[in-house]
Amino acid sequence: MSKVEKRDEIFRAALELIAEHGFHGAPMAMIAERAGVGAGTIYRYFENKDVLITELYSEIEGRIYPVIMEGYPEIKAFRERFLHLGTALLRYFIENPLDFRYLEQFHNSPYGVEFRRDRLLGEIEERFVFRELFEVGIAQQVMKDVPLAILFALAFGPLLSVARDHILGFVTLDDDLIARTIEACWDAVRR
Amino acid sequence: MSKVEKRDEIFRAALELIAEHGFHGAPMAMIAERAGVGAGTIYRYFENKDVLITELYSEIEGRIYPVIMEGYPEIKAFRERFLHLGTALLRYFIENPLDFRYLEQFHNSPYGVEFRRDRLLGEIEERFVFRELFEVGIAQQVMKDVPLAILFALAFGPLLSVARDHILGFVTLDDDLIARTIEACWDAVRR
Amino acid sequence: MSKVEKRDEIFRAALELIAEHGFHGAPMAMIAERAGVGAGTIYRYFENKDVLITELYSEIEGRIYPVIMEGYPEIKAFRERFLHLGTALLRYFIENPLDFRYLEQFHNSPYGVEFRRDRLLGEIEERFVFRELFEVGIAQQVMKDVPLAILFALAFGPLLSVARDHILGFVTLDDDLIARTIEACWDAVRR
Amino acid sequence: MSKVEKRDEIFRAALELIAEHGFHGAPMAMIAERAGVGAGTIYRYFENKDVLITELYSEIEGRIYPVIMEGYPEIKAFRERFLHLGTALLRYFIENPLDFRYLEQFHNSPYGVEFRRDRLLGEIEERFVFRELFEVGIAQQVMKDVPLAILFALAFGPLLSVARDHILGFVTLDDDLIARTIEACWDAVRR
DNA sequence: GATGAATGAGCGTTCATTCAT
DNA sequence: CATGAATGAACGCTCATTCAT
Repeated sequence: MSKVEKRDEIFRAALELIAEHGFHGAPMAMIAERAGVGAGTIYRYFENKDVLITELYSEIEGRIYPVIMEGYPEIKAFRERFLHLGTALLRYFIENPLDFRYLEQFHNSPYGVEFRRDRLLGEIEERFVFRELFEVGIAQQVMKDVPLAILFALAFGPLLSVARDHILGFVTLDDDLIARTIEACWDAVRR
Repeated sequence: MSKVEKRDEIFRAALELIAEHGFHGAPMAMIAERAGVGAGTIYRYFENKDVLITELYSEIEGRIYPVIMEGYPEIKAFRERFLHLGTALLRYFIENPLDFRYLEQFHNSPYGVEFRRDRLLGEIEERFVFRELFEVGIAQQVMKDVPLAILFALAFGPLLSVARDHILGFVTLDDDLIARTIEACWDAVRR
Repeated sequence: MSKVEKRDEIFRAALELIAEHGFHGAPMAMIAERAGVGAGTIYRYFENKDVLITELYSEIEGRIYPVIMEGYPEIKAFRERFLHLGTALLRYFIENPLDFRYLEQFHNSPYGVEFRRDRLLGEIEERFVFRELFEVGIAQQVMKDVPLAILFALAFGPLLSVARDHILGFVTLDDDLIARTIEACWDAVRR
Repeated sequence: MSKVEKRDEIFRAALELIAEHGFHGAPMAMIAERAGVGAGTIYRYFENKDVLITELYSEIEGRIYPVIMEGYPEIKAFRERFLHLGTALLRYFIENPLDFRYLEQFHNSPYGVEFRRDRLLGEIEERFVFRELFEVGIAQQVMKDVPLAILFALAFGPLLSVARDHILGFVTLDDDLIARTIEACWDAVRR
């Protein structure tokens, strides 16, 4: 196994265990076992558990961006741009339930809040795309003139909720339902 | 201290510690100390930590209901009913940030999922009010005809997001902003 | 077992293990086992291993003082005072080899140096008695006029060496040999 | 880097780390890094850490002998021989504080005792010179008639103490003070 | 009933040593 | 030969839970 592969195995094992059982349910020894490495080996790749958790978060964030951007630049109409991004994100979540669960676990933890605070004004790529779209939307008077944080909440809040419900089996999303959900989000943010 | 008072003190202590520092940051001994009781005493009121956590969740849920129902029965217009409930709920969260943080900690944890699974078909009071409102809304063709879970997500998803952002200081909600946020949620769910 | 007894048992167990096998050879679990308590129990009496080690050091220091001071105040002649203290100290060491070994382990460790640095100008009781004796000795021109640290070295250096040799079995001290050793130390410090 | 050079680099790295931070503060990986070799490489030169530590001890002992013997054979007077050796040794220690600290760390450790036990009857060069000097001294009735171990203690005990105090900064030795200290040691051992 | 001292399983982490490259 | 990544036993320490007082 190459160095990169081993790192990936550790990421995969941590992702699975944490997504399924939370940070509590994912001791380092268990992550190591599932990754097929020794317990000490993890510490050659990550300084400690906190670093592993934080880097895994960044890793997942990094995976999402290219997926939701696929085909995006070609779209010109404002509403379609919004629908594209929302749909792509929701699809990503329901197709990658572990990633989704991990992001949720992370956000709701001491790590998450610290992390958000650090990054708030700095930009991560996803946020930047949405921010730009929303700022243009407000300027063109297509979207409601409320603070960006509110627009984010109106757009992503439902999306996270339905993704969670789908993954937990409380509802089953199909293409049609996804489309109608994102359109409802559009209704929420548009003027 | 009476039996009920002691139980309440334990709840209060657990709420504060868990809301502020997560489940990790709230060992039983610390909860006991803050509640002003012995560590063993907690176990006379709650079988174990899981039970304490779960019952505290129910306790908080129970507090919310009367608050959001205040003045509700008098309202007849559908849209106003929705706005009333949404506004009351959002207000409750930002006025009771510990309760809000606790609910979030709880939902995002192994407890939360188990709990939801257990209760899904059973009804808790809040859910029941909203469910009734939404079912009527769909029947009257005032609200979008999508599964209830989706309507819940469209209505509450943004609400939780903005409450969180407000509590963490990422945005500051005033009466006007609250009203516009709930109206935007209405735009999302209405036909 | 009372609280004090338990604390003493932990001290005793730590003393034995550390004196015999060094800090390395005395894991907390082993100390606990020898003390007849659970591993976690130690932490109710001592914040952590460092604190246990440092407090045990102070404890031993505190035991020595009354022993060497027995009968001391009655002695008036300067030389006899010196011989009394030296003899009493050496006797204490060979009669309490664990204490002696522990002090040596402690002095020769990161703890020891830190501790000495902290205490250098402050006074512990033993040091104070010797310091006073030496200062008077210098003033009365009975002892060599060199820095106190040098006098301490001339007086205690050999004493520690012979105690160590005795305990390790490289030499066997009897009353006569003890007396001649302390007299030799006196020859080193006197004018 | 030649074989001998590499061995020396390992010795140097181990000496620095152990002298400064004790055995605890000198993991093999750190020694390897400071020596500029791979971690596994050390094991081609030393069977294990214990052997490295013990051989480094012998190495340092071996360095001291030629230094203290320089000019020694020309001296005939007994007292001057003692003063020469004592002064040379003390000077060596304060000029080579790492060597000194290492010897102290070593003596005060499980290694040290084992080692001494092994070597007690065998002879190392330094010991042999001193032993011969002391035996002649006793025979000629110039030195006190006590077991050799006691004489060693009287001569070296203070020397180690003052060297330690000097290195730790508790006292500052100059030529004059060194001379007076060794003369005081002479007072201790002479008849 | 209330207490809090005692427990020990389980955690995150380190490091001497090995061995495939 | 030299390497350094991999290992896993062992460490210090925490904390949910029990139980003698």
